[in-house]
Amino acid sequence: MAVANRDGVTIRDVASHAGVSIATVSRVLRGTTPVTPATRDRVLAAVSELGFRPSALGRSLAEGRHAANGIVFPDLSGPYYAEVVLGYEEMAGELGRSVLILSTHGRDAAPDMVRELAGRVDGLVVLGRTVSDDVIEEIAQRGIPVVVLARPAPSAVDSVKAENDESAHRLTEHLIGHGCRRFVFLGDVNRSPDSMERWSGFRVALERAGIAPPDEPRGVGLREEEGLRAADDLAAGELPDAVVCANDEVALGLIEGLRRAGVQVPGQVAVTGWDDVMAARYAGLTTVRQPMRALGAHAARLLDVRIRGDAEAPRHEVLPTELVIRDSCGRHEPAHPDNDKNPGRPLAARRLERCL
Amino acid sequence: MAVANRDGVTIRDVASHAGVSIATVSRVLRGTTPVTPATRDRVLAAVSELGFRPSALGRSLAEGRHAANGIVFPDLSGPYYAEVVLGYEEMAGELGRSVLILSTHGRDAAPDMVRELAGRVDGLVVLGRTVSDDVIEEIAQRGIPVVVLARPAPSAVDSVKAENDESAHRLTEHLIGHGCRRFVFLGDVNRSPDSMERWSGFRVALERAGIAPPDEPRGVGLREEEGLRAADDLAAGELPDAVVCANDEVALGLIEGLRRAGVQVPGQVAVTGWDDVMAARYAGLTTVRQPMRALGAHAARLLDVRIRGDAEAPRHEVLPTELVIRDSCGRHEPAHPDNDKNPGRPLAARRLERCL
DNA sequence: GGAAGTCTTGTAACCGGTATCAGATACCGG
DNA sequence: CCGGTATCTGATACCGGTTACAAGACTTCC
Repeated sequence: MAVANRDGVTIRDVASHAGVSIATVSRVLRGTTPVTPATRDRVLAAVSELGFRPSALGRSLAEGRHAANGIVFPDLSGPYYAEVVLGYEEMAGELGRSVLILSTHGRDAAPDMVRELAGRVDGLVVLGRTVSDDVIEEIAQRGIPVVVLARPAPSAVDSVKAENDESAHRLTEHLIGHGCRRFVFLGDVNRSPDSMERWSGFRVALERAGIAPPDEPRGVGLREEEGLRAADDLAAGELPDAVVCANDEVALGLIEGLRRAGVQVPGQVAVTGWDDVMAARYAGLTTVRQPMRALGAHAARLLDVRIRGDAEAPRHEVLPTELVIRDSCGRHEPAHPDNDKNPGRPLAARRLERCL
Repeated sequence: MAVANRDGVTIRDVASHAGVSIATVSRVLRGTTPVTPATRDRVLAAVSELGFRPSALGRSLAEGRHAANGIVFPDLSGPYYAEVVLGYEEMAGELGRSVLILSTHGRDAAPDMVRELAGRVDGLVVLGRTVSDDVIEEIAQRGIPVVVLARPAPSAVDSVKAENDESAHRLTEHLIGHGCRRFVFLGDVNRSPDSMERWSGFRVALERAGIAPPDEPRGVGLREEEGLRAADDLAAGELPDAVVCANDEVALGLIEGLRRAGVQVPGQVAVTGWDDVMAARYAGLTTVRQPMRALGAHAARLLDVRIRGDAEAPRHEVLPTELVIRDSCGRHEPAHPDNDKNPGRPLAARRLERCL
């Protein structure tokens, strides 16, 4: 039991208090080598009496490992990244590792911040568009395992991503099935590898259907404001049949912007998103569901394997996605109840059915 | 420029490579003591040649500090916690500290996980209902600065929270102004101190208005499922005029559940939430906005002050909240445009206006 | 020319653990 | 009663930095 456990209690204090050497204390605490029950008890008594907690620093230094992993994500703070990070933390925790987070916020110093982080962890997950491949390769070459998430793997590092191409096809075909022929793709495809894949999958799907795709994607961002801005442009000209957005945030902003401009969705324009964030359910947004938490968890697992050194060739995992039909694409066919098992198809959905 | 920078390069390697002592290398790198330009150059050359990066571990051990802070949050993964954590990370990053995250997931081992985390950081933020006061006091007594967020401060630790009582009054009065007289409060108030304050503020507001408040809050959780479940109970009996929910997630679930049960919101029942998460905007939910990122940022600042030792008496900050009127409370009065400056009042809102 | 002072730099003692190696002790059979 | 072996434990060299202290080189001034 103990008086107070001020800090500054070291293994040497415990040792002298128990009348043994520091080696013995270490042995008792780690259970590496058998120790006489009597000494063991003396040591344990001293430990609890002094309120001793071994310093993680000293231990890490001696063991040559941090027992911590890092995760790096961009400035964007949307629901997507948060979910990925939480999934990552959960799995890493189960594997006995702490998690250090670093958001680059698009800062110029990002590469240095990542390098610095790399020095504090046993392994690192790098998300999307945060730092260049150079930095990643440099770190990997230092011998620190790296897993990239939602971005192409530079050299010999592992990667995890969600499927984009096939779902782009399914989504596009669904819209074509609704009778849409004139399309716009909204969202800055240079900001994230995912967006780029979605855009190119979308184009190919249109071409395959004999429809000329737009020459270029529109937009300079991937956030709600982007959609809001785009709405005015669209409303000013001739409306397309459908706007495929690079992610849900853009799509939600767009829908709101169109509403303000007096354009009906999906009555006059169909709108779709990507990711299936929570708000998408409540806005009745047709989208592609991404397994965000699972992405994080898989990254944590790959990293664990590599840190333990069991791994050989780089592994690349692609997690499946799921088309989620709601109302914003124009519900001409009866709803498939399986398309939305989650609570909350809701309000918006219902209003649409009744009002349009 | 360097060949490859394999790891394992230590300060001693640099020293011998430059023909100086390790002390000199350290001096050059930290700039603590003047060094002859010639030696300085030799050292710097060796550093870049070998690709030397000082070990964070060695440095921390010698300096006696981690240059890292921790943040502990509950199992809940909702949008609220994510935003707080991101706000915290951003500020901590600016203050030159890394951030370790720990989600307790309601695990039994939580206290030990937190204690362990406390050993890896210079300071710690503890959110809501994660570990008991005992644990927090124990850590604080070890000399590790602790800031609690959205929970009462146990002893001499700093705290940050959002205002709940006054906003509960405003919200309740608003509903009374709509003509509501029979109220239900939904959400498990034992799960979070915030919920408890909201519930008690709500009760007092009703009493003050001469309306008998419900004896007890309803519900056993704080997530969407909770609201969904509650909807059936409510629909089965006599409907109240309004349901005040402890947070947005419960409110959103409830609205969806009521919709499924054929009950109109706000036509038959008014529903309100708390927090103003992103989905609330798109669902037209009347709620109380909490400055989530600011909460995290303030906690980071308080912690920084305390770590630097500049602080004296414990400080307790209460951040203001804002009532956000949307549609779910029954929009009898014309909308105040200022009540919703954010994009996305949207779809749902509009449908309501048109349909009801 | 020598004493006193300033600059640089090296030596070594930390920080708090882990783990190797060898010495001490107890136990065994002959 | 003694050598040999198993067990337990202590001394100590790490891990990779920082920094107090002291020594050496070089001025500067009388």
